[in-house]
Amino acid sequence: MAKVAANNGEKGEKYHRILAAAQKIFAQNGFHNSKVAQIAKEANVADGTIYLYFHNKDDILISLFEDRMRMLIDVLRKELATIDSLADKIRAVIRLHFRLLREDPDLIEIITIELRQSTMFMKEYQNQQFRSYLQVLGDLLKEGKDQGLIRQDVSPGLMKRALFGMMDEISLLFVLSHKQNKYSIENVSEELSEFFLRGIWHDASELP
Amino acid sequence: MAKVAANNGEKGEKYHRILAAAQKIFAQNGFHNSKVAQIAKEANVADGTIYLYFHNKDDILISLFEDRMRMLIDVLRKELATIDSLADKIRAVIRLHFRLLREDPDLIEIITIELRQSTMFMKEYQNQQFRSYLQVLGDLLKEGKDQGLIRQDVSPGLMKRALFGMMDEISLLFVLSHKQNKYSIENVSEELSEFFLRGIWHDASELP
Amino acid sequence: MAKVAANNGEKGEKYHRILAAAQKIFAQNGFHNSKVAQIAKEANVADGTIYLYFHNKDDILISLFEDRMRMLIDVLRKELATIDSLADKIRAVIRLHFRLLREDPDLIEIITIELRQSTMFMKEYQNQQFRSYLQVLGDLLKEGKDQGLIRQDVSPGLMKRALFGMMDEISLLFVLSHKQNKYSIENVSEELSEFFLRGIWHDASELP
Amino acid sequence: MAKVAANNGEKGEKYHRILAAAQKIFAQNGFHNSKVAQIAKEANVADGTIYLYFHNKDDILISLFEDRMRMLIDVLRKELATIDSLADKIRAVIRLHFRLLREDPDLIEIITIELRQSTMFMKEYQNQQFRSYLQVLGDLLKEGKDQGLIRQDVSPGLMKRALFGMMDEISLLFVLSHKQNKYSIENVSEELSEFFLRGIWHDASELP
DNA sequence: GATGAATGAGTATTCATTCAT
DNA sequence: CATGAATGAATACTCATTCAT
Repeated sequence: MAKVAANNGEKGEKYHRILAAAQKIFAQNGFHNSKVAQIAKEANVADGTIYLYFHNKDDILISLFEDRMRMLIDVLRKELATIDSLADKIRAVIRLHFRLLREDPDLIEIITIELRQSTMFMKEYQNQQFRSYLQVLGDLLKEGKDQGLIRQDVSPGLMKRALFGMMDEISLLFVLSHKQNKYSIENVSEELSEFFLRGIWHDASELP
Repeated sequence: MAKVAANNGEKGEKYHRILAAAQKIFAQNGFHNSKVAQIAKEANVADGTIYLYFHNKDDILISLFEDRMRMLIDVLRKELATIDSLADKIRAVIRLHFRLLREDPDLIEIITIELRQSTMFMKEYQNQQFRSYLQVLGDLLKEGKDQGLIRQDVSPGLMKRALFGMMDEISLLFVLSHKQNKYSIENVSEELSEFFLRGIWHDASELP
Repeated sequence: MAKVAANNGEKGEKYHRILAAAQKIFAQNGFHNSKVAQIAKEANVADGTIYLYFHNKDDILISLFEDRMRMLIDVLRKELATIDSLADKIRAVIRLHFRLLREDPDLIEIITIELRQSTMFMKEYQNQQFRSYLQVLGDLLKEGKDQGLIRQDVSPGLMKRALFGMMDEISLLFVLSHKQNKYSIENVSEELSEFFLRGIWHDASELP
Repeated sequence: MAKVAANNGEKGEKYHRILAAAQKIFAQNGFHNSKVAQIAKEANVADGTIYLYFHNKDDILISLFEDRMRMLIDVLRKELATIDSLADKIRAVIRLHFRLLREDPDLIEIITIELRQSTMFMKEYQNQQFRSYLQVLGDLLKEGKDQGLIRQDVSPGLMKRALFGMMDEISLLFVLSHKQNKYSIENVSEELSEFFLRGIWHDASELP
């Protein structure tokens, strides 16, 4: 299974060092309480260097999100390609989301909390990678409808968001409680999967 | 059906005038871009007066949220009391949430977006009214399990959050798109209800 | 003779305290090297207080200039009203300018040097008080032409600026040399007066 | 008549390319708003290359001024050598200054406005070329006094500055109004000449 | 000589909060 | 209770200058 949060892409080493530092600092202090100088120090670069790679503080957050989402989508697509059953594909989507929660909790914290703190991100930015991620979910649902496995009155455009909302909110529960709660990530993943599949499936008794 | 967003409680008229002003300003500009002075002006009080009623800016947001959630819970409890069927009660929960989206979109915008912008709220505040709201949902689920209507392997503590996450995320879709999207609030409410009930129900074919 | 540099106008005491502090600091360090915090300290107010009275740093400089020019014009008008002879009026203009150089050298330094350092001032600001000051000079020249004392081919619009340019440049000489030069302010004033009057006079031999 | 603003002296081609670029950029944006990187780009050299030829940003401005003044003095001396009459020499000085205003307005803008923005230049730098330029004017005045053409109570040291101040201030008028004003450069030059000569001349009726 | 990526010192301005009236 | 003038801490960003290559 590929590691989700690792990117040594073509953008240069310092770029990624700054993103990694930002992820840590943002998760630690929140976006608005994180200082650019802190990120620079964590990344071992000068304050000004940040601005050679990013337009401003918002851009760091957005770039971070885009970069991580791109990786998430890559891994997701690769994993889905190895699975035949549609139900198992949906289970894999959910499992991957919660796997991230353990492997890279800082990232999930940023997605669930900090992301919404950037006004520019919420209201102006087009959020392309996020839409792509939702699209993967939506495509699975459409595929299921075409195969007659999922009820015809299910709207993929709505249910893909419902699925994300569920995962996001429950991730938030873990993030805020610092994982000190009664549910294990594995059980949560499984229970959510069964709930979601039953909710959309044509005939729940035939669920594999 | 009672009006959800109206409160002339015992806390005094200025208190509520400030909250109403804050709701408008926060929804307009976001929490971090709203100035206390703006709220004061909108409420027709002096800047300093705000601090006779609230500890600080965060406290305004939190109080706003608490106040509105209390009203929401009140209305919800009253409506639920008039309904016998458990499935219909759950449908009512969802319907009420989306009714708010039309009746008081500023409030929903604050819940879905701005609330998460207050660090104090997210990380330190205990969120009592929000827990109460979730509790109402959780109680319904427990009741359903006790009655054998809902599957025994459904965790109320998890599913109440899944439900809230779904509603919240889809509300966000409406808020961000300024209601310019292809789904009608009514249809969304109904589709979500059926999805959720099927997801948790013991035998979906017996759903009333 | 009225004191030139004193203003206790209707704008409030703090406003004028800040202007006086700015005049001192600007003259000492130059506009670009003066810090707003320095001015605040000199004026015995908090940094933020400055912004209750001025829009920004440029505005301080502009307001300072406007305020002082207004005073200068007031004094000039009053002195001119007591003089009958046109030649003596022109001599008074020049004498007043150089009197300022001794009474309030900081002010003259700001006019000759620092003022030109504010890009906004030089290129965008309309410079109303400065135009009024020049207007007083221009009116004297027109009056002289009408009376046949000044040559008909003298352009008041040009010569009023020539006069100001002369006075400004020679003031600069004093300011930069910290008054350590061979000319006395009185002699300079008188020599410039005679030069200027001869330059414009219809018949220099009839100069009173 | 020699072209004033062209110098391919012994300092190397890049040196002069940088000066030419600086003249353009400074005139366009003002000294303080011009970035060294902009000048480098305009000159088609790397940022660091600038510092192989100049100590710092101030030094660029000073060198630019010195270089242009040296050229101006050269041209002025050559033109004066071809003229016999003292009055005509003084007329030539003024005419040349305003000819520059048309031929190289960027240069005049830098002299009148931007030069004063460099603190180092104004307060510390000795301004050698500028003094030489003034010296040329002063020498003419002394010569006139010796010949009995100019009044004995004229101070050359003062009047050379008065002349420069007049020309500078009226140049400023043209520069700031982007030449959109009612005076033609030729007429201005002539009127100023006659005014100045009358102001200093022993017997204005004998002016050639 | 030439480059240009990296540096990091430096500062105007905002705005939540206070407190004398 | 109410006011609103005054406070002052806090910070993203720029850009002249350097120096390893």
